Amino acid sequence: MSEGFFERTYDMVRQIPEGRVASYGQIAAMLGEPRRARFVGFAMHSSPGVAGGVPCHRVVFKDGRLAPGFAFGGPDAQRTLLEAEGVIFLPDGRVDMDSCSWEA
DNA sequence: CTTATGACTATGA
DNA sequence: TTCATAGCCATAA
Repeated sequence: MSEGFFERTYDMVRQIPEGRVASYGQIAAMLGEPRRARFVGFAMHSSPGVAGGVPCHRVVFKDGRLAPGFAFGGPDAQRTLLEAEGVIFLPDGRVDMDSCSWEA
């Protein structure tokens, strides 16, 4: 399995339950390397997508913001998907990390 | 081998 | 408050 940091990242993102979101740094920290937050995002870019079992739409910024212009179908689609899973959005357009932050 | 890049985060102005 | 810059290190060329 561990063919690289990407595979480990995919496996971690796959463990994010519905109605829950995690920040890049959060996932990287669970992998034991909080400095690789950038690669988590980079791995998502190379990820097989939701169809591949990697719900990259559940991965957001630490502030709860979505990836600007890099989502699979646009940040609006990502928000719609998250809302459909039960994720709460703030009036600012950010995810409610207060209640939807993923806890291992 | 080296250089460039990046879905991040923290810090400073 | 927002905007800009630095540091992080694996992957690609």
